[in-house]
Amino acid sequence: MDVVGKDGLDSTHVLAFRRKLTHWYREHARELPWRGVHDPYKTWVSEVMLQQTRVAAVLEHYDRFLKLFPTIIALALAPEDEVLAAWSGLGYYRRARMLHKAAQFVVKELAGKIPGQSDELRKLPGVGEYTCAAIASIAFGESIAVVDGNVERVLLRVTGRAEEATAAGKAFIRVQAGLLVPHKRVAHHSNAAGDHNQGMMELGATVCLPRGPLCLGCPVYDLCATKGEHVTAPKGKQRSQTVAYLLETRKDGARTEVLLERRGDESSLMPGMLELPMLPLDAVEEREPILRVRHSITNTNYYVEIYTAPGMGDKKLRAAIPAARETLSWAGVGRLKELPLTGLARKVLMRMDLMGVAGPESPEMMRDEVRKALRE
DNA sequence: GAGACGTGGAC
DNA sequence: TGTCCAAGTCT
Repeated sequence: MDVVGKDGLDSTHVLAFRRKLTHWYREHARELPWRGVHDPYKTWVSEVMLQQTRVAAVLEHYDRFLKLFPTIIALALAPEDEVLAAWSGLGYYRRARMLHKAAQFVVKELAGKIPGQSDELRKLPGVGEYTCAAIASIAFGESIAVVDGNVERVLLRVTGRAEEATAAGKAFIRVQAGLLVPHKRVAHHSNAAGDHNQGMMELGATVCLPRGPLCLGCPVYDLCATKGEHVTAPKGKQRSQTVAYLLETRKDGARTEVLLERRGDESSLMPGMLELPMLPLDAVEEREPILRVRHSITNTNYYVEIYTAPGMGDKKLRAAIPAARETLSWAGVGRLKELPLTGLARKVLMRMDLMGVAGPESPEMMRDEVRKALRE
C-alpha cells in the first residue's frame, strides 16, 4: 500500500484506513464512563465537558454532574448556580450556562426530546460544528465526520499537508474526514460512524500525540505520509503575574465560616462566581503567605499567594478589604462544594483542608443546601 | 478572523 | 515565577 499523497486520500486508502482504524479501536479503546451509553443527554453532557478539556478533568465531574442532573428535565429545572457549582473546576463556565439554556429550550420547545439530526443540534446554544457532529454520530448513528484537534492532527500527518489556519486548509481537513467516515449503519446494534469518529479521536489522543507520536503502535502507519511529527505553528508567549488573596475564617458556634467575594455579573471572566477576596500587592509587602499555588489562565501563569486574616492591631491588611463591601459574604465550610466557586478558590480551599467536610447525603439534600446558601 | 474564555498536568 | 496544550464555541 502506497502512502497517502499531498492531494489527500484516494478510495483505496479510505477503505484500508477505515478497516485498520476500526479494528484498532475495538482493541484499544479506553473504558470511559460515557462510552457504551445510549442516552443522547449523557453523550451531550460528555461532549460539552470534553471541549478543550482533558479526559482526567472530565472524569472528576461527569458522574457527579449526572447524579445531580440525571435527565435533561432535571437540568432544565435546576437553578443556574447549582449547575455552575457542579461545573466548578472544569473551566469555561460559559459552557455550563449554555448547556443549561439549551436544556431549557429542549424541554420547553421540543417536549424534552433532543434533536436527532446534526443540523438541528447545531442550533442549540453551545453546540458548534464539532459537537453537533459528535452527538449526531455517537448517539444517533448519523454518518457525519467530526473534526476536532485530534482529527485535524491525524489527517495532517497522514496526508503530509502543512498546517495552515486558512479556510482552504480547514476545508481540506473537513473533506478528508468526510471521505473516511462510514456511510451508514451496517447493523442494528452497531454504530459505524460513531465508532469511527471516536476511533479517530482516540488515535490522536493516545497514539498520534502532538509531541512524540507513538508511531510504532499506529494502525495506519503504512498509509501515513509523514510517519512522525508535523510542523506546528509557533504559539503566543506566556506571561506571569503575582496575585494575592485573603483567607479569613471565623467561628460561629460549632460552625466554621470563610469569607468569600462574589464576582460582578458584568465581569467577562467567571461572572457571578465566588472567590476569595483579592488583596492589593502593596498591602502584603514583606509578609509571608501561608500558601503559594500556581494557577494558569490561558496565556497567564498566576503565582498566587494566600494570606491569612490580619491579627489584632494590623491595620494595613484589614484596611485592604473594606468589611462593608457588599459583594462579601460568609459561607459555612460544610457547604463550600455546593457553591459556584472559581477553580482557584476551590483549589485553595481544598489545599487548606476546608472542603473535606462531609457534604449532604443525597442530591435532594444538596439542592436544599444550595438554595439555603444562595438565599443568604 | 482573531481574541476571549479556565484549568491542571507534563516536561 | 517556563511553556505547551485538551474531544471548541461565540463574538
